[in-house]
Amino acid sequence: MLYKELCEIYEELEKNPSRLAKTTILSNFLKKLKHEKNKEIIYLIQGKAFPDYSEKEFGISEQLCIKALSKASGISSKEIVNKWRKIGDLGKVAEEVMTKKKQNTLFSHKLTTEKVLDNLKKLPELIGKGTVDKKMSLISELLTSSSGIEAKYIIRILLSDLRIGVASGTIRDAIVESCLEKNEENTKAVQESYDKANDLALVFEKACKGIGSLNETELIPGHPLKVMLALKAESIQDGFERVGKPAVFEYKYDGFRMLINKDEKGKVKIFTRRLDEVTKQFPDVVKYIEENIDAKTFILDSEAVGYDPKTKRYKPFQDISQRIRRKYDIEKLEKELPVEINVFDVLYYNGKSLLNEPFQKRTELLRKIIKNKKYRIQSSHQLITDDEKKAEEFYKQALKDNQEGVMIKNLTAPYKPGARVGYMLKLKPAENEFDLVITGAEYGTGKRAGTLSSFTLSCYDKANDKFLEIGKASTGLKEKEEEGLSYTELTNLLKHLITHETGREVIVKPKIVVRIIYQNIQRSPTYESGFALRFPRITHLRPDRTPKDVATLKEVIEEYKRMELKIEY
DNA sequence: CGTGTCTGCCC
DNA sequence: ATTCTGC
DNA sequence: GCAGAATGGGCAGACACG
Repeated sequence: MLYKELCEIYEELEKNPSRLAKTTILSNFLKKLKHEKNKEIIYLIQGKAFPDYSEKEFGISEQLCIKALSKASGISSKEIVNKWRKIGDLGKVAEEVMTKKKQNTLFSHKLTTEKVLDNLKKLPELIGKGTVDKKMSLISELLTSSSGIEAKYIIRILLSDLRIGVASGTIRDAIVESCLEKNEENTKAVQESYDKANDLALVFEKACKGIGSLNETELIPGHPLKVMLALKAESIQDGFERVGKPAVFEYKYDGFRMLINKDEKGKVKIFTRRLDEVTKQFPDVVKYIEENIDAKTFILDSEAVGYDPKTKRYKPFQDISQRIRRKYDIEKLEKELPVEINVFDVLYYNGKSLLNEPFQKRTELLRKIIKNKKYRIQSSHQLITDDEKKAEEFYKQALKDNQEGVMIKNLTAPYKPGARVGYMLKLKPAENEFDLVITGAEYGTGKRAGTLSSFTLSCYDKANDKFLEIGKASTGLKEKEEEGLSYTELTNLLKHLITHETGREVIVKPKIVVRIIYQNIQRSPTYESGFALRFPRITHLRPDRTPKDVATLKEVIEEYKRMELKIEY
């Protein structure tokens, strides 16, 4: 297939905001793709070159794309970045500069999707010295044989950011529309096949053959599975209202997700939320599993949480994050930063999928098959109740134990891989807040192109009469001006305060004060104040406050200490 | 061989 | 992670 | 209510470069 044909589909999809329209466009394309041998083209619709379960990486992102574009077009990197600031999309920058370039050279238009896939697939294979140069040549080869539009999407795929408003949900609907009759049963069949396979090319092939083939897709222990995600609850009461009574309450641990598998051969495999395998990083966990769970095959969902080996106090996420991508000194880390596995679900057990079993059954089974060993592996702390007071107490205890809050679950719900569902809620305590002054900003990309979109925040160091950076915030502002403090409004306020511009970043005079809410304060190696905020959000302007009225460094430090000690006021 | 930059992925 | 928005 | 997009801190590892 000519790459040009695919790009025309991308353009159509980008132009049409309606999901129904997108589905129709895509399904028409898929009808053509049915006759193509290479179904991998569907990965290109996802903005990738590999199925979801693949751990392959391009190793290319913004900076190398800028470099590649500069090389292919003959325009300086600085100029490319300037255009990027204005246009907010490196893909569109590529379109512009390559179109200009093309006007000056003769070129024949024969780039195929196969060639694009081919070069993309070579990127993850390159390792060692000279890698970057080799990658540059592979990209340049594609860019120089591209039209403007083709260049645009080559770059966007390299950035894994297609911006055509299409993700797996829309592709799922398009697969149904192109291969089967459009109804709930078929949509469910495609979704469930995808949940188990994590490979849309494979699902598409099966869908072409019919619903029977889709339903044959098996859940296989040892193959990664997407995890189910939670929505937010506002309170215990809200939780009860939404999941019903009685409800299941469990600790929400401040660690990271682990999908633990034991396959047919008895081999334990551990996957993260994004389907990366981390078995090698956690030999301790493998041991705990082998010693404390007696079953032939299974898939468990769990949270690994770190603790201090001496004091046995739970540690914040930041500390154990060292272990996740570790390749060296694993044994040392195993001793210094042990993890406790808190298992909260079982999705497969001794040859059978439990995805459609009610949660009550799964959690009961779970408690039978795990030998609880504190500081190693255990089923997660749980309370099943219809009593709001008891639930409140449980929640408070979770916070006292240094955890983030609680999960609230419905007893009858199935397990939906990859979905964010209303029968599994998370509840965290009210947010902390600071007033901070904006001392810098960055121009946005995509739908935020042309406006400032990320804002550098500073506190005030009274002793030295200086403003010190403590992080950046972006989310919380409105897209539309009528709705409240918007990106446009804040940009207009900051525009005449700009003192320097480099690339997409600007420095502004400390003038505008905003209210920030955040979950936690952490020590920061990045920011000059030495601290950073975890999950910061902007809520509103504080026009009544002058820059020197913002949170002081001293207050930040006090707050940090207070949080560490969990003092309640 | 040490350092800085970049990427990808945890939250 | 959080948040906002279009459908 | 779902799906999608745009953004936060910080970690390890890989590579380039001096």
